[in-house]
Amino acid sequence: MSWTDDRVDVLKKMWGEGQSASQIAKELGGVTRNAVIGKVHRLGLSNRATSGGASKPTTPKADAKPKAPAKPKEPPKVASTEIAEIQEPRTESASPAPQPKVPFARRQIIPAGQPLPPQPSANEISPEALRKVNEVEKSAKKISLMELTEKTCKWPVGDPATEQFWFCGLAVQQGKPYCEAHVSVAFQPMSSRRDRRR
DNA sequence: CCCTGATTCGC
DNA sequence: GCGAATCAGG
Repeated sequence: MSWTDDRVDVLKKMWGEGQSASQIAKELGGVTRNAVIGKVHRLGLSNRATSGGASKPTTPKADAKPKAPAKPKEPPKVASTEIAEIQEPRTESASPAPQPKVPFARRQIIPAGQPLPPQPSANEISPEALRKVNEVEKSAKKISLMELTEKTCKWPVGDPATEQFWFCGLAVQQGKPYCEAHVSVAFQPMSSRRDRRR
């Protein structure tokens, strides 16, 4: 299949929405995720807010692999314009407000009567994630302990001393013991941004 | 082993 | 331009 205009449109749209290459490929049909990624690159729309997948800070390996001869690369072009990325205010400890180098004004004066800006609490779970969990727990499979497998979310719900106790049981995220929603509340402390220069 | 995107390179 | 093969990482 070829990259017709509307197929490219779909690609652009989905990629912009943060869909993975494989999802896009699946949607389009007739192409592999490699094809999608290749096209994405050719179109020049590369970086975006990625969640799941890859990231390669490219560790230059000294050892040459016989199979993959490294091709001498040209000086990296300077990506001058960073695309402003919208980001959820996760649990990132906010860096202190930049202190102006004014010798005397030691503290910032906050105008009286003005509502204070929301202070990100260090141990807060994003409302997004919580909302997701609530949704999930309604549609959870509610499996029992014995039904747990390596592919079922092991997030417990309810009081084990009660009959109203079950495990989420949805499909786990790779490697993790929980489904996506529960992973996002279980593992909060994560640096959210990784440099993606190659 | 599942997945992610990035890169290379023959076509 | 295309995308499979490969790479590198979560």
